Amino acid sequence: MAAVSVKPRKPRARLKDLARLVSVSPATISNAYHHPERLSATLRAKILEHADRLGYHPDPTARGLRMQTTGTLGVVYADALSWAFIDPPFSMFLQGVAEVTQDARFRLLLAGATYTDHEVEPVRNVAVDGFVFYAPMMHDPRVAYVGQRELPAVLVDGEPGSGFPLVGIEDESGAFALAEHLFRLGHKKLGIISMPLRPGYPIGFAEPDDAAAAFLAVRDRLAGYAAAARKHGLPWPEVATLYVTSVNSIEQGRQAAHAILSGPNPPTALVCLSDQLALGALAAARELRIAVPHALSIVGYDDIPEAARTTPSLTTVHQPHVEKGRVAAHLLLDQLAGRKSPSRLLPTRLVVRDSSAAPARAGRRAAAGRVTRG
Amino acid sequence: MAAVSVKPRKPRARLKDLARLVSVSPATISNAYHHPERLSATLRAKILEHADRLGYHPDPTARGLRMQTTGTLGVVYADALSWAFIDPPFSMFLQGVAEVTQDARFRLLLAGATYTDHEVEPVRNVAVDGFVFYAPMMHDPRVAYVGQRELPAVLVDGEPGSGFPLVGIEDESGAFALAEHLFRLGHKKLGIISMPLRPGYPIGFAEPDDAAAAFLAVRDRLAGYAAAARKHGLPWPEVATLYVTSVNSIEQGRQAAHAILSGPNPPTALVCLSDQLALGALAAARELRIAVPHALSIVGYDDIPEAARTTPSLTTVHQPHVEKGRVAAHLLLDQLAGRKSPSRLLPTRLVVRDSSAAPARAGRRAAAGRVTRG
DNA sequence: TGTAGTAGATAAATCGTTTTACCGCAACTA
DNA sequence: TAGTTGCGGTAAAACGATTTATCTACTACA
Repeated sequence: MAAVSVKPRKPRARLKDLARLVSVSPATISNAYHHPERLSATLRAKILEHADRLGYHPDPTARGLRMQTTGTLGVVYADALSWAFIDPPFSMFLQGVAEVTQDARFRLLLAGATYTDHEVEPVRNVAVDGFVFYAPMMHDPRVAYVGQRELPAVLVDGEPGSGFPLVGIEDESGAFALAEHLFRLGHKKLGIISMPLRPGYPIGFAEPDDAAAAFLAVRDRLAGYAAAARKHGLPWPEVATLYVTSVNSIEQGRQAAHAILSGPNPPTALVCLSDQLALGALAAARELRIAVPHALSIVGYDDIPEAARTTPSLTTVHQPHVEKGRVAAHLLLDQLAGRKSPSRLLPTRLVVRDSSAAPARAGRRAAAGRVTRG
Repeated sequence: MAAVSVKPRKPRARLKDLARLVSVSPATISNAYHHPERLSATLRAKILEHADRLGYHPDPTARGLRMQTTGTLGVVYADALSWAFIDPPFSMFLQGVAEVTQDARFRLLLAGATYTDHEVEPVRNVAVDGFVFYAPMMHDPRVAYVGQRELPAVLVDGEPGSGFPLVGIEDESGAFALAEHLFRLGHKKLGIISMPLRPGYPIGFAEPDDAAAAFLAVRDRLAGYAAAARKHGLPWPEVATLYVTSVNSIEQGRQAAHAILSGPNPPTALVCLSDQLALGALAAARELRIAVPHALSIVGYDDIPEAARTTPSLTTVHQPHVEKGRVAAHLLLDQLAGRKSPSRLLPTRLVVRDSSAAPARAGRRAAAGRVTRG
């Protein structure tokens, strides 16, 4: 229910009014729009002409009630909607969803989370034919609610167990490959910059324990880094310093990098759980006049387009964001059509660019001095 | 109507079923949800408990029909929706809209254009309480349709005359300031890279005639550049070479820049109608090993965040994208509440950064050689 | 005891369509 | 001429909620 009171609209022409005007039954009006073959061409023309004069257009809500379909798909973002549009991976995901839904003539309804509020609010009383949940947390009450309403849904980067099909990526192996790349270069101390482990998680340093994460992507990535450390015989809690941000933004990445780099015994590499955070870390390094990658390696995750354009370009893990959106939309449309399609797991791929290198030998970092940018 | 056939859903619990189960009337069930004070606490608890057991949840469409409101606002993008999410200014605009709508408890429905199809399709049969049109073209049939349905609406960067309030920016004066900046630096020949003047406009060189543009932003910007040329006594058609792209993307900007720079008598400055196009032009210059800004100035429009981060940073015109979204949402909510608010015009501001400089003297350009990035 | 007042619950109308039967009528077949 | 099509059109029943007006007990007070 909207908080702003809605003014009653002045009465508009209704199907009944048009029927009276043309002296036919309501059924005939409806047929003129949806079953042209059921009435003579002349009568149909007459009806449409009068409709135009009257400014009549069928009411979508009434139609939706009668037809039991809205032609709209809901996409539920894991955080407040106002953050969604500065989250490049989500934008690319939406692009994929939009490609498919516009071909299928479905509209898109966007809902965000309001964790401070009653939790199911974003998905309650919303007229859609199905939902796509983007990065829902574990045991998300909104997923449960949609399950009760018996609407079809798809979970993207969510956990199994809800009964809904999943679209995921090989997050853990991607993270593993990335961390292994760093360990092979000789890094022994990593600063990890992560988005929140759970909604409302406090900003600041935390234990690098993947089990604490309620978001699958965060958990898998942390687990992948830790697994790589284990493989190289490095004790994870000593190797890693974890700093948790409140939102996936460049600014938050910048602040986190400052916090980590200004601490005692700073790491030789910053591992960011997203490219956005990594862009912020790059900015911080520039401000601190730390040369990347020579004095400090910075790696991201997601391979957003800007990762290839920035200077230095970002070493990161590629994932097929747009394709993920396409697949999610297809899985949902399949359910609407009565076909139950299986979950899909999409591949990730390590992309080595210019922001990672072997660590400087001890003592050299202070001397490195000059900044990267020309 | 959706192109994919929708499978009839299995019958779910309805309000009537719940009423029968608890042995009360439908009215009482409704009151339990929306007017708790109208029934005893014990009965209400009993009802909610049974509802939970039954998995009952009120149907949003039926509620919408009876209440004559959907709690949803539609945002109409000027192009296909799949382009919308790689359009940074639109994302920022949506961010502003989302901020306001989530506070007011409204949901957001996104619709795109399909110019190849029946034109009003995106706004027909869609259940919303009002529309925001983002950059509608002149005489947009979808705006007219919404006018006929007598739904409230707001036009962003659109033309007056529809009867709907407008949200605009001082586009022409912003463009004027930008072009004047270049003329003062001594540039006498500009390459203009523009998004389409009209939907479906062919890619390639065209006359730099602002009157040909069906999109207000394009027209105003072209007019602003031309006005600055006039002020400096320069004959506009000779000063400017216009290249029109098909969509506002980096790749299109890159191709356009290649086309212009590889022609005879290339300009000393590229004026791009958006930062996205300018980022593409920067990439093209890098590929052609033309130093920016020493051998070639490149300027954009919009001041997207990346414009400040790229190397060299972009000279551009700032506009308050997020605020634009907030204002548009407020104007629409005002109409829903029965208040008619006046149109708003937001300011623009020239931002001079590192991508513009005085043109190289004749002959020097070929010798300039080295690329900007370190 | 009679009357007024109140809390709790309900019957029925309504929101604006679409669809399922069914009906009348003209034209065609046998 | 009787029977059969087929066309063009309609009456009435959904779809699933909310609201208005009304009705019934029951309490309180004089």
